[in-house]
Amino acid sequence: MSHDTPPSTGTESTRHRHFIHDEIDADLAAGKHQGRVRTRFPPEPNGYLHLGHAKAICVDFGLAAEYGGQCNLRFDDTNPSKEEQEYVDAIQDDVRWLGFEWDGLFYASDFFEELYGYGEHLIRTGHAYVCDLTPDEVAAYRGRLDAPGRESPYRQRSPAESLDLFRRMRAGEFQDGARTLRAKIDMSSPNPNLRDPVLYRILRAHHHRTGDAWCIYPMYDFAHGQCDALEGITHSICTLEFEIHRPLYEWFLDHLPVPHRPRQIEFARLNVTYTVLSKRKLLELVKTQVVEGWDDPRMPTLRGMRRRGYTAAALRAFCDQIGVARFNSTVDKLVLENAVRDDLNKSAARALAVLRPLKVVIENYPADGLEWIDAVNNPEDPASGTRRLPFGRELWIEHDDYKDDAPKGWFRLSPGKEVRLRYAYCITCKEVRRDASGAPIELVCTYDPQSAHGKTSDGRKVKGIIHWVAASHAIEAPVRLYDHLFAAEFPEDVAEGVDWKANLNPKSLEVVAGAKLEPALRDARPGQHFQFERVGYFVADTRDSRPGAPVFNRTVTLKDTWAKLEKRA
RNA sequence: UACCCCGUGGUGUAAUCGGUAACACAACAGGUUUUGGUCCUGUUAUUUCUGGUUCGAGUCCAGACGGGGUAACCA
Repeated sequence: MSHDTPPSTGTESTRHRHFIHDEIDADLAAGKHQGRVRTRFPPEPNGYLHLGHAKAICVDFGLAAEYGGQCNLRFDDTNPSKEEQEYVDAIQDDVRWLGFEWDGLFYASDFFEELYGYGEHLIRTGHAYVCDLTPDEVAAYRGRLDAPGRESPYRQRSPAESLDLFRRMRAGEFQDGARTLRAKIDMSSPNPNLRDPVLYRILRAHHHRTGDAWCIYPMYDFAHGQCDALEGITHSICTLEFEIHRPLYEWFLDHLPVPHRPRQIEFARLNVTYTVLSKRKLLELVKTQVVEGWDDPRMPTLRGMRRRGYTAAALRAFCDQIGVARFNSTVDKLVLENAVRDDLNKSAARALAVLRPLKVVIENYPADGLEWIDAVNNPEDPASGTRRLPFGRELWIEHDDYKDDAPKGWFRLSPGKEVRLRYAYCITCKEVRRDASGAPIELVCTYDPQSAHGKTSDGRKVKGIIHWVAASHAIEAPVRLYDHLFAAEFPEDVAEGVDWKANLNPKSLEVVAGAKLEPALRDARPGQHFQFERVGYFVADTRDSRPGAPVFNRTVTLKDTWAKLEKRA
């Protein structure tokens, strides 16, 4: 479907300005960067991308597009003990699926040699030293949030000695963790990031790109800003938790012979009700098998949402709607759902599908009768044409469309009441056949032969319209009904000692086995989107569908005014 | 307890050099409709509080209150 792989035009994001535009405008007006804008999206390849990343991607790539600039994809791969090629590949796939193409593809590891050189430079200029303190000692010397730290006894080590030790660290002469390279800044700074932060640690781990070439790796802080400088990034956009790192980011730029001066700007990360957006927690859900994997349709990962039936266009529209600010907020999940509905309403082909079937027999319709009835594929898109639906004496209708006792305002089926079968005739319920427990199992109805094409034989109005499938031609397919992964609006809000997973929604997945679908659905292509009329948006599952045997995932329900009225009563 | 950031309707964001609160979603009321969908119309805020500067403050200043972040050889 075309809306799955739209081009990255950036035009969608131009509708809403935010504070980062102001900052960039000010820089440009001040004559910085020769008027050029270059951003970057810098994921660590240690997990799959989620909705929160989608926001960052839209901001990073969107800003570059709006200013006619460029955006790089850079993998922040400075910790080989956590990072894997599998994630690198998945992240690239996800970014492209979302609809963006990077200008430059980089890895922090591309710059390991330059970064090492920067390390030696700081030593030579007296701004860094090799420290022999153990991790515990480093922590103890750092002090607390409200108390200054103490200087390391190795702080006065001569540049010559530190240089020699740093080279030997690289040569592999010391054990993992035995020494670190530290910046010499200010152990009493109120900002803990400035208390002689570690620049390099000894770590013997196989790196997915550099293999075993290195046994020392730079820390995030020592790598990120310098990579930005080396790539010519003008505006380094990140989330609020890095705000306190900005003084260090700038300190490195001030003390190193970098070729360019980037600027870090932070914005608030995305929070959405009824879900969690943290790689750590998502990983925990996968590991504890609460979900079936990173691409479980209930996961807020890009892969999960894609499999659930969310479109890239919907996600981009969502990111555009939520805005960008520095205030920590939580977006109502309804906004997300509304974004898919809006996109799918325009593009998804309609189909008739009965999830919980109740048999209807039209007693005045010929036993061997069969008609093919025209139905529009999408009223919002005339170009999508029409199809034909088989109609016969025996039909399936939705169990929920019948009630023994019609409540006030109910205009579906009940004894003696008449409804229109969508695209077909009006029927009246004459008799209800029941099982031993009294539950209805079959409705005996009559139809008005003059009621095709919206008319009735005597001009009477029939308000209710229900969907149906001819029993003779119905196909069956498993249909998965997904709901919020968490039952609580704010899943992470738990009392002390309570596991946030206690807020999981036990009914986040219901598999419907006996659904009856119109025959054309047999040929649904994996990944194809549909609107099952009056029910919701569904997608043929890309993993479990087989030729001629689709499996459907519910993306989102349709808005249901009746359900709302019923709930209120 | 220290430092930093933030505080506009139910929710999320707007408001050019301070000029008289806008948009989206939700909710509610109504209209259209062979999907109780879509679409259309209408209703909903003295901008956390208190002072100050000003002809004029959501925008500037001060204080209070509230929320968030930060003490990994993680990113």
